[in-house]
Order: sequence, then C-alpha cells, then structure tokens
Amino acid sequence: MNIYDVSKKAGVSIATVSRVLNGNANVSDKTKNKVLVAMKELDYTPNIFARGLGLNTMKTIGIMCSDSSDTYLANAVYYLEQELRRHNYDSILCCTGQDSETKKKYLDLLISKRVDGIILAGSQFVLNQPGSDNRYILNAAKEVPIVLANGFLPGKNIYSVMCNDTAAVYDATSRLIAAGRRQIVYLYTSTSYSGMNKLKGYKNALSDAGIPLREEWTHLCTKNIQRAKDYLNTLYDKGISFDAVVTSDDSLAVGAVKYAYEHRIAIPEQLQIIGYNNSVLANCTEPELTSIDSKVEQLSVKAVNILMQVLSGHDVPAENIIAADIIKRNTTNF
Amino acid sequence: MNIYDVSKKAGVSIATVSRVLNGNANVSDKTKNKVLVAMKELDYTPNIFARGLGLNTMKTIGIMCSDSSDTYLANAVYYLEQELRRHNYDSILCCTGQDSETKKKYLDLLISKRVDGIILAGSQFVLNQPGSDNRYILNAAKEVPIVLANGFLPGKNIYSVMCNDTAAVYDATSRLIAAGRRQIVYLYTSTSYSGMNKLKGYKNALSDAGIPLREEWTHLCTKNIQRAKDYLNTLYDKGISFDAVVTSDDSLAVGAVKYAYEHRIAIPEQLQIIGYNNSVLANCTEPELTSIDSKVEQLSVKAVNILMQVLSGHDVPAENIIAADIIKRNTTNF
DNA sequence: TTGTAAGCGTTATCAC
DNA sequence: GTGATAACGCTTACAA
Repeated sequence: MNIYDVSKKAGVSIATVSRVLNGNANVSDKTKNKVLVAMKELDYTPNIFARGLGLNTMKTIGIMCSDSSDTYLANAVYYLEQELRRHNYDSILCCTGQDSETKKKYLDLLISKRVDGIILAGSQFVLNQPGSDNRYILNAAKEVPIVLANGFLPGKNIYSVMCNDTAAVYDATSRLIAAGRRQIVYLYTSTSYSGMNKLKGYKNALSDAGIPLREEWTHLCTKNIQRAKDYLNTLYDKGISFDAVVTSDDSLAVGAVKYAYEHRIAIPEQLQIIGYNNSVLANCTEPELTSIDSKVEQLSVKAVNILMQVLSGHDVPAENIIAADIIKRNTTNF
Repeated sequence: MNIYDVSKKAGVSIATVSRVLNGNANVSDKTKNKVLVAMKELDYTPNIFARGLGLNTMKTIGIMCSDSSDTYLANAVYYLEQELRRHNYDSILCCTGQDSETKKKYLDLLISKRVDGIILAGSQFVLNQPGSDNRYILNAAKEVPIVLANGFLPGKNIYSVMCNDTAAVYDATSRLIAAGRRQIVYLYTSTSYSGMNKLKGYKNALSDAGIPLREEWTHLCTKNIQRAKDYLNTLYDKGISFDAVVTSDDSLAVGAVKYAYEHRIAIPEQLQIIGYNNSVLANCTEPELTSIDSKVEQLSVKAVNILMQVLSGHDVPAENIIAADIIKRNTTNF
C-alpha cells in the first residue's frame, strides 16, 4: 500500500498524489478529489520513513529530563508534550537520571535519531560547578536547536527559558523579614543555575535587611521530606533557633511542617514556612503551604514556542524570563 | 556523510559496511576493523530514516497516557521509559486527556508513525460502561501489539498487566473490620476496570463480614483533595457517621485526613484511613497515610517485558497479575 | 496543471 | 568473505 497504488487507482501520477498529500496548491480541485477518494478507499497511510528520508525530518522533538516522576518535571513534560502536539510535533521522552555520562549519551542518541530539536527540561543539565564541562550541550547545539526549560547556558543555537528565581525568593524572604522574622533558614536541593539563583535571592534579602547570614541557616539537602525534617531537628538539638523556613522545593517545606508538628511549634505564629513550585504537596499539609509558583505551564509553553520560532527560521532572544508568583496559604501570616 | 563515504574510505563495498553496522558475522576481522576505523574517522552516524525504510521499524514504542502529570501515571511513564531504553527502544509519549475521540486519534497517529508497539498506561483507555465501544483498541491491535498497563481488555494481540485491586481493597477493608470498624466509607475516582475491581473488593469485604452496605458510604469523587473532604463534610452534616475511610487514590485519603483535622476527629482512634498508590502524598500528611502499594514499577517493568517477548515472537499469556501490598503507616491501628 | 525521473541512505539478495 | 544491485516509498526538480 503505497503512493503508487493510490496513483494507479486515481489515474494520476505519484507526483500528483504527493502534491495532494502535502497540500501543494498546484492541483486542480477535480484531480485532488479523485486522489482523496482513492486514498480513502485504499485506507492509505503515507510511510513516515520514506518521507523522513526525503525531508530529513520527522517532526519530532526530543525531551530530556533527569527524572519524569519528579513532580515538577512530570508537569513540565506534560505541558511540553501537549504544546508540541498542538504544533504537530511528536515527543521522544528521554529520562537520563543524574549521571553526567548518561546525559551525554542520551543527547547523542537523540541526535542520531534525527530529532528536529531538543528541550532539556529542568536545571540538571547545565553543570554549574567551577571547571565543569558543558561542551556536550554546546556540541549537540551544532546539530539541532536546544531549548533549556528552566536552565541557562550561553551558546550558539541554545535558548533559555527561566523563572526569575532570584526575585521570587528575594521577595518571599523579604516578606518574612517585613513580618518581623529575623532567623530565617533556607533549605535547598540543588546547586544548579536555578538553585544558585534562588539561594542568591535569599542571601540578598538578608543582606539588604542588614541581617548577618549565619552559616547553619543555609543547608543543601536531598529532595526528601525526611531529610529536611532531620536537618531542622539537628538545628533544634544544637539549640540554633529559627522563626522561618524558606525552601527551594515543596517537599522540603513539608518536612518543615512535620518538624514543627513533632515539637508542637505553632505555624505560622512561631514558625513561618514557604515552599517552592506550588505542587500538590502544598495542599496536603495542615496548615497548607504558602508556596512560590514557578509557573511550569507558562515556562513549558514558552519553551516550545521558542523552539517553533527557531525551527521556522525566526530570530528569537536567547534568554527568556518568566515571573514567579507567591501563592499565599496558611504557613505564613503576611 | 553516508555509507558510501565510509565504504570509499575503507576501500570496501557498501554491503560490507552495512554488515559491520549490523554485526553480521560474515566479515573478516581485518575488513571489519578497516570499516570501523573509517567510521570513526568520518564520525559517521547511520541514517535512521533510511534504515527504517528498509526495516520498517524504528525501535520505538508509543506510550499513551491520559495525563502524565498525574502522580501514578508519571511514575508509570518513568518506569516504562527506563525499561524500554534498557531494551534499546525509544518512547514516544502521547498524553491524550480524557476525551475518547482524542484517544482514538492519537492511537491512529502512533500507528501511522510506525511504532513497533503501544503501551496504554493507566486504566482510562478501556471503556467499561455498558454499550461503550473499545473497537478503536481492537483495531489498533491489528497493526501492532498493545499492552495495557493497569487495564484489561480481551482481544487478539492485546496483553494486560494489572494489579489485583480487588484482593488489595478486600484485604484492607477486612483488616478495618477485624479492627472493629463497621461504618466504612469508600471513595473512588474512576469507573474503569481497575476502579470497579477496587470497589468490588470493598463490597465483598463488607458482605463477607455480614455488614449491610449503605448507599451513602460509597461515592464516586473527582481526584481532588478538596472534593473528598467536601463529601465527607456532607456526610457529617447529614449526621451519617463513619469510623473508617478507604479510598482508591491517596489524594482522596488526604482529603479525609483534612476532614478529620477540621472536626478534631482523632486518627486513627476515631477514624481510620487507607489510601491507594502509596505515593508521596502518603508521607505528607500528619499522621502519615497507610496506603495500598499498587507496585507501579513492577507493573511497568512487566508491561515492557511482555511487549519485548511479543515483539521477539514468543507466546505470552494475555492476562498478567501483580500483587499489591499494604503499607502500614499511622492512619490505621491494625 | 500534470507527469517523468532522479535522488534520499539504508537493507537484502544474489552472484562470485 | 565480499561486491553489485535491486528494492524500500517518498519528495522534488524539471519537462511538458
């Protein structure tokens, strides 16, 4: 069942069938109809491989993420896929885990599959430590455009969409300070670009308010409820007091709520808590979490739109910022 | 950069290059090396489209799910992708939403993309209502093997992997009864095959214990914390008392915890609660949720393995059952 | 407006 | 063990 069968049935050449297939204008309505009827009768489906061979594109975008079961990334993947499909692109999903060799391997794999572009979802792909090597991304960008959804890397054919994390955390922290809090703990899960920006927001807020930073107040913590609780317990045991907790992820904030529950500390009276990502978790605790909404949907849609623009040859800014919101619930009283 | 360039550089024919590429035994080590060197020097990558055209396969599996941002499905998608990649298959992700026309459309789309098989993740694809039409799946199965991950539909070239939901809910409910509870509410989110099986487990447990079923005790509810809480509040307002809640999804159980909190009802003393899926949500509440672990990972791995077996021509049972576990936390006291 | 024919880069089937 | 060469099913100049 191929284009020849259709052409025979319709009594035209394969070129004409191809034209109909591709919506080429230079076909009379009459022949077009003949062809369409023939297609329907034969239940014809164009062979995607042959088409790919000629056009060297499959209308497919590679989505890479470290772990699609993570709440934030799961949402990102969902919105990315939806938006891509709206533009008639398929999505090949690729979950890499954290290992940097694997990330490189899968990026190469996607390119060898001739995807039209790649979206790196999440901040885990750009290495931020001094001396770390992001050449694997730069190299990949020589082949296809790359969009970082919630990440940043300067480079040719690389486009970044990020949330203004620094401003968001700065704002959240400042509100706590305005509400009279002076001993604010900041728990974070990642030293990625996004992670460091959030941390910067916290530090700036403290410093602008003239509050000296205490080392134990900031802590790099596995993304895990129990770990966050454990660390706060350590502070408790050491007698280091605090009256607010800001976190880079809702799960850590849930840990803070649990910590308070264990020690019968009143929220928000004695302890205010702010999470990040405004995920389902924020609705699960009692009281419910105030959380920074990092606008995954908006960010994902933007990422796709930028890629679409690039693919259709338009010029696009390499850096794109989305504004975060703070969603007020009951772990704060501002 | 193609097979001809390599063959020229290596001083052999394209057939030989192709043999090396495909690990064909009939090549001397010497020529094989020449070819490999040439490939490396030219940084050659085989064209996937041309290969697909010849072989009519892309080593790609379509994963369909209604909503990959749902916690359960996000996990399923994650494990499916991992396991498929372990078998050197790519995954095309397809989120369909709930609309049944869209499901059909995307299923056809995947087939027109010439995927080698399709995994339908979640119980939302097989329609269970009387008179509903699952022909779209049966038709698709004429083209490629279809595996239902957590679903069931008898049919040629269709394979089902499911959790023994009935037994799991029966067991959970029975334990509550054994612990002295007599007024057990069951909240559920779906009337899918899996959803009805869970409900059956609840009903059987009651009936086996000689407890007459009260209509208000069972309620079909949107998968949403607030909705669950609202319904329990309705019961409260009507004066319909209950001493335990079993749910088909952790989110509903979180709603029950919140309900208890609002009315200062002690958990588990006055109200015992059991969730389903053993998701992160179970760790967020205070007390933490006892939850039925539906073994997504095991189920996903099994689904992929079955598909791999089918693709390599083996005979596989069409029905496959995974046993659920109950994870005891602090919303129950058995 | 339509048709012919030359690619596209593999795999597979023959010969040798 | 190796090399020609014919598919595979489409797109796209170029001709008519």
